[in-house]
Amino acid sequence: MKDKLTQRLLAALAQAQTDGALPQLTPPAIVLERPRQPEHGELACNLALQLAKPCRMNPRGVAQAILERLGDAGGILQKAEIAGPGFINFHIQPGAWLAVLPQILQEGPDYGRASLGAGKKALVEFVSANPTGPLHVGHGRGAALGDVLARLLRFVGYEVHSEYYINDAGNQMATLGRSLLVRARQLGGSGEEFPDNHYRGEYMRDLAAEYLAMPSQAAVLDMPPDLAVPLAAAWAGDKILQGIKDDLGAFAVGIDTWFSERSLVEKGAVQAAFDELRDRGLLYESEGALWFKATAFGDEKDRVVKRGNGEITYFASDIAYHLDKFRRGYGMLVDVWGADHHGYVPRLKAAMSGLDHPAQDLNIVLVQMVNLLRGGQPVAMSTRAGEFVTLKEVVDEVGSDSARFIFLTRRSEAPLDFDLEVAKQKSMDNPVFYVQYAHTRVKSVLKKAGEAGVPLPDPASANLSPLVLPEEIALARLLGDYPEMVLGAAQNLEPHRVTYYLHELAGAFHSYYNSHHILFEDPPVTTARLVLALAVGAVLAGGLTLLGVSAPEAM
RNA sequence: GCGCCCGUAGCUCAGUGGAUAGAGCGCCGGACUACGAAUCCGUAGGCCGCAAGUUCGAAUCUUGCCGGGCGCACCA
Repeated sequence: MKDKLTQRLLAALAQAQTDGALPQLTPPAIVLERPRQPEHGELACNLALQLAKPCRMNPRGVAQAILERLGDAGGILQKAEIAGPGFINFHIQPGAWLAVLPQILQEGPDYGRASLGAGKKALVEFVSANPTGPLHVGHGRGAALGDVLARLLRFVGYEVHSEYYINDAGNQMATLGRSLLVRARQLGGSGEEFPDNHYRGEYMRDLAAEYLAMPSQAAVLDMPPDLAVPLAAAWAGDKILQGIKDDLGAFAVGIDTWFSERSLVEKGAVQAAFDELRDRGLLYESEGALWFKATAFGDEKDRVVKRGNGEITYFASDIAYHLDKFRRGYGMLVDVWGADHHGYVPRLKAAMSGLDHPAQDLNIVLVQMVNLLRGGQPVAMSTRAGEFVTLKEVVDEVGSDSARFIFLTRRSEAPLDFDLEVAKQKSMDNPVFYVQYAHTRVKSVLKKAGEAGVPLPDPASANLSPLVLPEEIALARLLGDYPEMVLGAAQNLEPHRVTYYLHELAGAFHSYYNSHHILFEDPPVTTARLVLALAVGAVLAGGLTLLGVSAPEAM
């Protein structure tokens, strides 16, 4: 609808210029908005306000010149009027909104698909937690966000892959190995203290017990630390990573590539990145360390890439890693990070800029913490003691659908309250059930229609003119908004727009359903309303699919 | 001290420079003898943290304050 009207407006504007009623100017982007006040029509345009100044005319005069040449815009306009300071308000023929219904039913799951990405390759990296312990709820939020971002970008035309970066090269792996060995020796009765700053979670005891149970591995305990620690670390890391893969799988999160930091180091990628930076004069030595000139690209201080003791920093391998992503042909990178890493953003962008990859090609989405509640009361979690609620526990308790949807009900930068009791409820309090219930209602109507022998309409030829109620036109308008909403969510990397939209659509349908009957009306009315209900069901299903949430037939 | 994020109804939060700022929860009061009441309808509730500025127009952009969170490593 907006597209149609935009075309007509541009044509009318051009005509006005040819006629000499308006000066020759390149027109601004046409912005059509939904006014809040019904008396202001269904769409409004500020074109005349924008043109008034460059044309040196008063806005209402500009509007008049355009309107005179717009006519009824090919039959879609009921009336158009100039209002306020110079808004043009459009009253659309109610029936014109209904044209989207057969389109939705014809396109089905593809309704809303776009070609914004034009096949450009995009890589979405998320979670990327160290394989030193199971994923917790915070990781779950990042996982839901990253997974849906990947789905959204794919839907609007990018070639998308998802990736998990495994931090398996740093000294935290050695810490993991030592943690396992100490726990194993304790089980053997060594009576030693558990060292500070090691992984003291309960899962380490379980791992240690499993480790000891394997005779071939138990021999490692007698080896000197230099040999034992890497072996123990590798074993524990693999074990924990497998658990992470299982947990993400149960959470309907698909990861295309598991990318090992160690592999990057081993193939010399970090050295290669150093060489490139050095060639550009962006590295220098000072105080025994090697520094990157981050200040040359907007960071507030220069950053160490190789320490005085010869070890590379995490930052160094991250430069190599992101360079590798670009080298693999991805023109758009999306990283999902915990918000506590936000101070790290400028330096990575600086490094990429220094290597000729514009900062805007590296999109970093920051995700805030999750406050876990049960019945309104905070659930105690202590990372220090290694006691946290895992993603698996949450998914097991409330289900993947509920957890995913609720994780996406807030902007990622805003902290999220996640109440386990609410997430389990089957009521209005729980937005995912509210939306899924709307979908099952559509399915239920169809089932009933089948039982009652009511024929299903052919969307292509059905007569929709019986749809005259304001609620019906409003539903059609809302359905027509879906493609634009999806595009906006993808462009701005904001999946929460989808959850909000679905909640609104579900609400509009629930309300309609409660006050009007779809079946058992005059046959032409029933036919038309079935088309509307089918379209609502299709869009609800499409939106839920984008979120990786099921659209059940019955609940 | 410096930087980033946030400040919108009692609570949790939407709101890509537009007209009289929205939703859910909570409170109170209503609606099933036809498609699922896991729903719906109604009432009440606001100096959009404060103050300047930008312009036809600001919750939105700029600056300065106030308040909260998080960062400020040769950790990851």
